[in-house]
Amino acid sequence: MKISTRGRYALIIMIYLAKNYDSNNYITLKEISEKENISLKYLEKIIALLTKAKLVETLRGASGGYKLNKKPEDYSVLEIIKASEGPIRTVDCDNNCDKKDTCISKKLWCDLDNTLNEFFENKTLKDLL
Amino acid sequence: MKISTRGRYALIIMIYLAKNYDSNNYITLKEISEKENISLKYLEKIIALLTKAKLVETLRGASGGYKLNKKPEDYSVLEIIKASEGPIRTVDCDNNCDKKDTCISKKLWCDLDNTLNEFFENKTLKDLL
DNA sequence: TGTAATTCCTACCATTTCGGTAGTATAATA
DNA sequence: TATTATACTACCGAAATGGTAGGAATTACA
Repeated sequence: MKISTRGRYALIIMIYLAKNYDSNNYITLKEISEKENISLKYLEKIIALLTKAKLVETLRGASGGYKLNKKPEDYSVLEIIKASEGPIRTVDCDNNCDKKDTCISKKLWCDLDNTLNEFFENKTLKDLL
Repeated sequence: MKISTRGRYALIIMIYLAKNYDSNNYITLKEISEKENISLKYLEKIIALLTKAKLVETLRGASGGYKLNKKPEDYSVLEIIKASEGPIRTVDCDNNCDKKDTCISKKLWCDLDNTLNEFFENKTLKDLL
């Protein structure tokens, strides 16, 4: 039951960009890396996930970088977690399980996933600032 | 954000014992292993955690086995999860973090842990039957 | 009293995930 | 065209996951 550094750092990146939302500038990873004291190379890999999920806008080359493409209040924490860590599925038992129909704890895990989804859905990037 | 098989199987074991609570008999792991189709050896390792946490009573030797030591309604799912997976701490950032005082997402993770603890606390073994 | 049944304990092991690092290619700008 | 930045790909050590294996200790029962 851990949020990995991928999710944590992804959120740190997004919060950083959110803080700079008003300036409308592209922010470099180098800056974030230095300010937050996290390896640049590792951040590159994490933000690639956010880019792929189209959560950030990027510009390559000199004076390039990253910025949000919508307002901080329009990002739910859920979409950031999902982009970086994948969908929330707290157990791995799939539909191939031979007792999926009689499984007594299935409802529990289902409820758990729903609770978590709701928890993250109801929080926006702006709420965190 | 996964519940490992340790937690899942621990719950399966406890549910199985709860079903047999009224008989007051010791149940062998062999029986559980066969009925639930999980390796005996692996179950041994998992139930050792439950034994250590004093969640079950054991008897060694022939016609030995395991049984609950209190009523199913007196077990919260939380104590079973804790015994098998350890305490719920969704992030690993500890108090040594150099920016623990200014960390903007600290509250989020704290809230998350509380939400999870509450979720599992409010469910008893009996509720699952 | 011997034997079968059962838990308890320790060691091992293959695979995957985690948390990165490194190098190079590509693009944009000044 | 030199510089600055992202994009992509490959690699890597350490830890966790999900087991397996073997034997020792303990108990019930015939």
